[in-house]
Amino acid sequence: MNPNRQKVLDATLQLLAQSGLSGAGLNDVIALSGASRGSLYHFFPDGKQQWVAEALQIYAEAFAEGCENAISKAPTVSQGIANVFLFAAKMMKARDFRSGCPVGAVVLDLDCDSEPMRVLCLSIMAQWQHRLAAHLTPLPEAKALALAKMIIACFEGAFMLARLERSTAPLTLAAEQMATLLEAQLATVSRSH
Amino acid sequence: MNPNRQKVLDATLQLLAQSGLSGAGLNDVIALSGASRGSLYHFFPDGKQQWVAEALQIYAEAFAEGCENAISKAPTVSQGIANVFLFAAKMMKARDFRSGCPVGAVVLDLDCDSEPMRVLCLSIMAQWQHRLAAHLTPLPEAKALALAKMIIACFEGAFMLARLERSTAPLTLAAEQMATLLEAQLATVSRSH
DNA sequence: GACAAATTATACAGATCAGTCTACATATGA
DNA sequence: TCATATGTAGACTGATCTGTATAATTTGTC
Repeated sequence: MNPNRQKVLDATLQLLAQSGLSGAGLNDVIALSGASRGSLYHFFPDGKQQWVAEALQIYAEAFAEGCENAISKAPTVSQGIANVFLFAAKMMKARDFRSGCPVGAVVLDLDCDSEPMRVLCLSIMAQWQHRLAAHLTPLPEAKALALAKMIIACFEGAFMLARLERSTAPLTLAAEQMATLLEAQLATVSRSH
Repeated sequence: MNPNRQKVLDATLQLLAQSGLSGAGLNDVIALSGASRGSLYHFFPDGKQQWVAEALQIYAEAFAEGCENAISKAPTVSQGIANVFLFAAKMMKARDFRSGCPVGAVVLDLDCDSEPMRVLCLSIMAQWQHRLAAHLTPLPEAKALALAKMIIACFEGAFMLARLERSTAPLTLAAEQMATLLEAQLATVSRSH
């Protein structure tokens, strides 16, 4: 990919994570990426919508892969999911508590008239949910999906609080509690076998 | 309070919940509240910061009271907290899934240079956390605070997902899971007595 | 009614927004 | 060498943003 195009997407992602949809504006992206207006609109003729959407999709895929990596490396599923939270905590600290989840940031900045963006975020979250649920195989599918949704909700909320408090506590606490909850839920199933 | 001042705060709250910090701008507030520019800056000479901050504080207090109400009316604490989630689900549906938590919306829209707003949101969340923890009295204080933080994180995340999905599912699922988790945690304590 | 204070209306300023346009540079390939 | 496609630069437009200034209007008080 053209280096300028890549730089634009990187910059967009960073800006989204730091200050939401309104922070990933034309001028901000230009300033951070170093690309010019002409270059931006050459690669992203549909404007802000387009560069934001592409950046989110890249992040969504990277994050999902990171999760699956963490889960498959851990001895148990619940430990793996706790590790996802702990990994997020480490990232957060490394970036000085300045950046959160870009998808969450966009979701809460959505107004009524940007339906395509809402649909994109919805599909990203749904994909995360399904990929997570696939690792909760001992549970019946409906239960697995419900738990996966809960995990994502908890993750987004904890991420938000961590950035607000400038502390890893919300994420590490959530890691513990989610592991406890998951173990309990998985135990009820294995007991019924 | 002057009726126009009140209308401005109401409008601000609605706009924040619907489309975040960037949605509660000068023109939006004027249009929705019916107040004029002159009126706005008469009552809120410090501008956007001021009307947003005051609106958030009003919401914060109302929400905290609502929670305590729900908890004190329920037979058990965990049921009470589940009821908070379920009440949020009902509100969400009543408003056609168009509005979320105004505090959360502001938090994720924060950029680095608006430190006073961050501090305000931080103090609101901290107050919620302490008032929630006060109802988890069987637990040691540190544990109660940790659980309260987790509950808030989960709540904010579920609220966000519910608005995104236009469904009450994230909130109702979270209600169930949080109740389960709380009962388990409270049980471990009462057992050790 | 007369006067002062509180409130409201609106024109305006300067900054910034997303996005367009045209001119220019650079690479590719015949 | 020339032609064409690809990419870059930055001035420019019009809309919208927050906030100011001033004047008109209402309201309360004597």
